[in-house]
Amino acid sequence: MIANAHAGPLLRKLETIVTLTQGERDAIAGLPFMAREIKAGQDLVREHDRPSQCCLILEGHTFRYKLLADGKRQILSFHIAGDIPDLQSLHLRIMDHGLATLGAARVAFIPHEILRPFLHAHPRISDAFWRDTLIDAAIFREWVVNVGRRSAYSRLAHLLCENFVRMRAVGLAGPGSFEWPVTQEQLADATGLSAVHVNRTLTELRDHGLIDLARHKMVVKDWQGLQDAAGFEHTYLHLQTPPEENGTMAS
Amino acid sequence: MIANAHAGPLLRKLETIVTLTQGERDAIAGLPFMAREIKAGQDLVREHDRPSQCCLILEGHTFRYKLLADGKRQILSFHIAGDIPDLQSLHLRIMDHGLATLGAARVAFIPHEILRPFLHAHPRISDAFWRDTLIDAAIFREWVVNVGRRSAYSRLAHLLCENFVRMRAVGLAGPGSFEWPVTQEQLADATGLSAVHVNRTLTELRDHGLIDLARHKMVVKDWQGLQDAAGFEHTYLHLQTPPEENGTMAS
DNA sequence: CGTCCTCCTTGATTTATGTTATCGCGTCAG
DNA sequence: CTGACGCGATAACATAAATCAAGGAGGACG
Repeated sequence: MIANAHAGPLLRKLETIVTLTQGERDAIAGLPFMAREIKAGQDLVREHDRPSQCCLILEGHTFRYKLLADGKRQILSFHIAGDIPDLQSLHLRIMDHGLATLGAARVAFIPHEILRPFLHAHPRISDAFWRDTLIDAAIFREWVVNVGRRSAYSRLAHLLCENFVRMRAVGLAGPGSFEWPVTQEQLADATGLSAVHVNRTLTELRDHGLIDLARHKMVVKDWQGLQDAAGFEHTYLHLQTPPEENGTMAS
Repeated sequence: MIANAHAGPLLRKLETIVTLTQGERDAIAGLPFMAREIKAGQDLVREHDRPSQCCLILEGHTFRYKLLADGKRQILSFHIAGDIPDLQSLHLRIMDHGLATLGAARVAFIPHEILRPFLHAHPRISDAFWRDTLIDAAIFREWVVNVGRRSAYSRLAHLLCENFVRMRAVGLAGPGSFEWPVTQEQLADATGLSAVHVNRTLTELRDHGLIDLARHKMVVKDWQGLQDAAGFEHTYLHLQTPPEENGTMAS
C-alpha cells in the first residue's frame, strides 16, 4: 500500500517509462504533494512567469498554449493525469508558454527546492524524467508536421489518434472511447484551423463512420480507418508497450 | 590550449549554457571525436534507424526532417556547429525523424557507450545537455505556433529572425548577415509553405527592405523591421545573454 | 420553467496559398 | 563549347480553408 494516494497517477506514468524499485516508489510516495482543485479554463501558469514549483496533474485535462499579439492562440500539447507539464521550469527560469485546465482538474504543486535534491538522490527517476521530456519534444515535432503538412481532415484525425493512444497507454481510455472535455475552438487552436472548419471536418469524420465526438466523450468507431485517415504511426510516442499489445482494440 | 581541436564548437556551445571548469573542458577535449566530411544533402541518420552514436556538428549546417507517405517533407529544425541534433538517441532507441546536411559539413560521431559514462561522470555537463534538449523543445513549440498561426509573411520572417539570433549567439553570424546554404524549397518545407509561395514572400520581404537572401548569404537589412514583421520575441530561446547585449546590431 | 450563455451547426462568400507551367541563369561534366 | 541540371523568378489558374453571418441545441441557474 502506498503512503500517499496522490502519488498514484505519477507512479503509473513513470512505470510506463522505467521499472521502479520499491525504494523508488516509496520515495515518490513520500513527496509532499499539495493537492488543489482547479476549475475549468483556469491558468495554472502563465507565459513569462518564473515558477518556483512544478504542477503534477492528478486528475483531469490540461493544455499548454501561446498567445500571439493579435489575439490568436496556439495550443501546444494536451496533458493528463500523471503528467508534469512544466517540469522544464526546473531548468528554464522563464515560462515561454501558459498552462491551463480543459475541464475541472486536480493538481499537486511540488516546490523546485524539493524536486531538485530528490532527482539528484534518485538518478534513475531523474533519467526517466529526462526521457519523458525527450518524448515531449518528439510529440512537438509530430505537431509541427501535423500543422505544417497535413490537410485539415488528416490533421484532426491525427490529433484524435494521438490522444487515444496516449490515454490508453496510462489506462485512462476504454477500449474504444475516452472522456475529453475539449471544445471545437480548442481543437481549432491545437490544429491551427478555424473553429468553423473544425466543425465541418469533424462532421466529415463522423459521416465517414470513423469517430463520434459529443458531450465531452470521444468514441473511436473505426480505429484502423482513423489511423489511415491520419497517416498515424505511433513510433514517435516511443511507447514501451506498443498500442496493439496495450489493449487497444485490434480491429 | 585544448588537446582536441574538434572540441572547439562543442565547448563554445556549452559555454552559452553553463560555465565550465577547466577539468570539464579537458574532459570534453579528451573525448574521441571521429571527424568526417559529409557532402551537401546527405543523410546522417534516417528515420527508424537505431543509432549507436551521436552526431556532433563541427562545421556547416544540418537539419532534421520527417517524410510523409505522400512524399511531402517537413523540416523540424536547423542545426549548426556545436549542436548534437540526435543527442536524444541516447535515451530514445528509434529515430523518429531523419538528419541531413544542408551544405557540405564536418561531423564527429561519438559512440553512445562513450557518451553515457562520460555524462554520468560529469553531472554538470549532463545537466547542460538536459537544459539544451529543453531549449530544443521550446524551439519546437515556437515552430508549432509559427506554422499553425502565422501568415506566410510573418512565418518566414520569424524563421529568419530565429536563425540569425541563434547563429549570433555562438558567434557564427556577423553583425548583419550570416552564411546559410538553404534553398527556397527547404525554406518551404520548414515553414509548411510551397516553394513558389516562399519565393513570392521572400520577394516581398526584400521589397520591404527587411532582408536580402541570395547565393547562400542572408543579409539582415532592417533588424527591427524584421522582428516586427515576425512578431519575434527571443524569450523562447532561453539565452543566457540576450541578443542586444550579445552584439546583435542595435538598430 | 423560462432565459441566458456556451457551444455547435450550416450557408454564402472571400482570400491566402497551392498547383502547374514556363523561362532564365549559373554551374558543372564531358 | 554545350547540354543538362538545379535553382530562382513569374504568371495564370485552382482550391482549401478563413471569414462573416445566422440560427439552434443543450446546460446552468434564478
